[in-house]
Amino acid sequence: MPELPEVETIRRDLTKVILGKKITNIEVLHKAPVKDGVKKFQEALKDKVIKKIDRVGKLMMLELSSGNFLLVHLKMTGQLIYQNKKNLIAGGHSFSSFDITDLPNKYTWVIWSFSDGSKLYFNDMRKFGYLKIVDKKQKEKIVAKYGAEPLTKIFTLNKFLEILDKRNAPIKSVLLNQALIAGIGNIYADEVCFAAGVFPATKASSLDRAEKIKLFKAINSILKKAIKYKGTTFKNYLSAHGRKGNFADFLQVYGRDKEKCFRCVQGVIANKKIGGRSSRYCPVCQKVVG
DNA sequence: CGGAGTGTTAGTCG
DNA sequence: CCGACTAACACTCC
Repeated sequence: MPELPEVETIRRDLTKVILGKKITNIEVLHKAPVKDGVKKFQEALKDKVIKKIDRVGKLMMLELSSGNFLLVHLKMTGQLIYQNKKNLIAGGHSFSSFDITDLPNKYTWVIWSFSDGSKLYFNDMRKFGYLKIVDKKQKEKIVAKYGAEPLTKIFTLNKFLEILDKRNAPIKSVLLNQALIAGIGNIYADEVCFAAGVFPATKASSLDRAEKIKLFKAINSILKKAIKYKGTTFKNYLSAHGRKGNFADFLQVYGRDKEKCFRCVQGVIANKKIGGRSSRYCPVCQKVVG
């Protein structure tokens, strides 16, 4: 579910509330997402203080006082939700699957307790997400596999042009390729192509310079705006405070299948598989090349 | 009611 | 190296 703006929102939220806190207890309700073996995982976290929270692409990295890192990948449906003591809800029955006022729920797999009584819940309906403890070297190796991080000084226009160079895959697939550009997922890839007026199946290498510049600008402006609005909640993304993101109000193509294009007011938003992923675009104003 | 589709990505195969 | 395709899982939608 969460892409760069959503993970960044969670990172910022969590930084405000758990930095400097000591983990006193680690409850593993389901071992599937825990990649280290439950006992090892708990030992690595017990009595450690959260020193810093970083992010690369859609991966969150919590630095521990031991010098190790807790990696958290939310994949499609993962959630990290923080609850402090005064808001703690006494256990009871579950309402809907995503009712965060009643944690833990049936998709809560791990609960961390902090010394001040607050708790952090890892929920993941589809169990694709993972939690992994790594040392600094292993962390750096994983970070090195990621491509350029948008909204940082690494991600310059020249870098972007270089990434697109000689790529015969559809531009959308390039945008989604985490080893080339970190953090863009299906929603933002479609939104970026729309904003740039580029048909998402166009081969990256066959785009002209003006289109590439438009794409570069769209990546920066859309991700920045999405972070400002705390991400997009389409189904089950929630911030660390259990709140929805508001960028859904600004989506131009995602979730607008068969609706009229906001820009040309002629086209009807189409949905076609491109690079194996459902892709929304306006067949009228997203230029088809070649 | 059954099958297709879902915001991710690691792994396989050609 | 590159790109296409699939599985992992549980739920919703048509």
